[in-house]
Amino acid sequence: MGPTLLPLYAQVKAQLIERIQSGEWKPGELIPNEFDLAKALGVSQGTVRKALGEMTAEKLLLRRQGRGTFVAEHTPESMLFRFFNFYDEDGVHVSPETIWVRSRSGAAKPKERLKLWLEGGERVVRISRLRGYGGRPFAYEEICVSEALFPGLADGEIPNTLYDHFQHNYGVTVTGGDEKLTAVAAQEQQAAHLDVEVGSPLLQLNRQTFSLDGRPIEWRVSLCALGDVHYLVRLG
Amino acid sequence: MGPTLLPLYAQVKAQLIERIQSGEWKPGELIPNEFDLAKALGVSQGTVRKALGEMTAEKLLLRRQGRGTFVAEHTPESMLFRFFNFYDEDGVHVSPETIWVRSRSGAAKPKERLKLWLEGGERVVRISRLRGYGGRPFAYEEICVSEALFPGLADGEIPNTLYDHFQHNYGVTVTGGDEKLTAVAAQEQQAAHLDVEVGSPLLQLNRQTFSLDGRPIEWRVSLCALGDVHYLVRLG
DNA sequence: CAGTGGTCTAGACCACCGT
DNA sequence: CGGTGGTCTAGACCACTGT
Repeated sequence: MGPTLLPLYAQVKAQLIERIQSGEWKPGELIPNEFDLAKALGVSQGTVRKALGEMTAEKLLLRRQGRGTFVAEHTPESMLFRFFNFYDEDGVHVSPETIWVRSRSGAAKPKERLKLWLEGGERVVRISRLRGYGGRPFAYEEICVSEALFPGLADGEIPNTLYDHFQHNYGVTVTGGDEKLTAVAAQEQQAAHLDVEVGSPLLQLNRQTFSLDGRPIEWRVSLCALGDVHYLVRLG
Repeated sequence: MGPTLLPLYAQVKAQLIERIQSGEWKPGELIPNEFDLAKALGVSQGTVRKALGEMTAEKLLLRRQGRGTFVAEHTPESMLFRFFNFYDEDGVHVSPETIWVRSRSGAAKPKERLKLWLEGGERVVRISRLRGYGGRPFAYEEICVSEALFPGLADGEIPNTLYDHFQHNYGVTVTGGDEKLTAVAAQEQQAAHLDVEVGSPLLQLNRQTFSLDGRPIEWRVSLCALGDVHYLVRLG
């Protein structure tokens, strides 16, 4: 036997994640209880508990006392809450709607290959859309994903929230990402889309999201005309 | 005996936090090991462990295998890393310097009273400063704190990083906060401070920070001329 | 080497949930 | 009521640190 690289609970966690990633356990499904998992894996209940606890903290699982442990299921609401950090002046979360959306597939450009870790001549799906809030245009977005990961995405209807669609229709779970924020002046085309004057200050978000296995899923640029809305960050 | 409202580990945690807040355990200090704490508090080692684990996750403690458990000590570097989320185009963290700073004390205005939970005629300390990075002005800030919490702050020298100063000289530990981001156009005075043209897009941060006991400490507005720098948010 | 935190076990009891 | 996760205990052993 070679040396044990990871603690036992981490090995257990990796095995459980693998069962989610492979589709053996599907979103929303009830998984076995601590005792049964421990018996099946040949470890103690406390070790399984530590693995389940970490996965719950990472929002891969949902545990409810008296009910059981469930694979986390993405919904439009839960994804907006996690990944759309805009709130109005009263602190109420902003829920955007789609005003229009267009999707096309094409050959990956160098920057897209870099952001999505693509090799050679792979193709990508590009989504452009305008989202609104309170009856006004709010954000113009350009989104890029690998076509190999999401076959047919460009041909079907594009829903208002993508991540729950990715999970349910392609088995791809978004677990996190980086978002880089800058302030920019609206250029002519952007100003027209967002119904603001050229040169108006916009909040630009450059987002890269990652999958369960740590690989990049999506590259997105959003330009936001904020109005009375702000982007909220919890510090600490 | 009345009903037990909190789980035992949460009661232990509250007691340990109280020892930090009262100054019995000072920043950087080694605290007793799990076994001694458990014996002194009349609970098991595992219960103490759970309390210490949560406090470590909240960055109140620092645990090092083979060394012991220490009260987290704020340093300029650690505070910039936690609360100053700017990075350059290569992903390197930005460390700002102070170009100039001015502090005055005065009567609290209505908005300041609201943000800092002040009652009647309490006074506040207001700090205005310009911070730079890479030889250029980067952020113009206006900061407001209660003078009762920080007596003499307006008279002394204001360091580049405030939170470690608050911890070491006033026994006040900043544990977290909210930051609201918007994009705004530079007004005349701001443009002069930041050496940009009037109307340039700026990133505005409205920050409210909180203490160990959950009370507000600081109200701050920052106006940032970003250049090639961005504000980074980790999603997930 | 002694002392610390980190892991792992085995079991007990409590609080909550649905039937 | 039975089944679940949540808490709590008591103990063992491992991995790391400084002397």
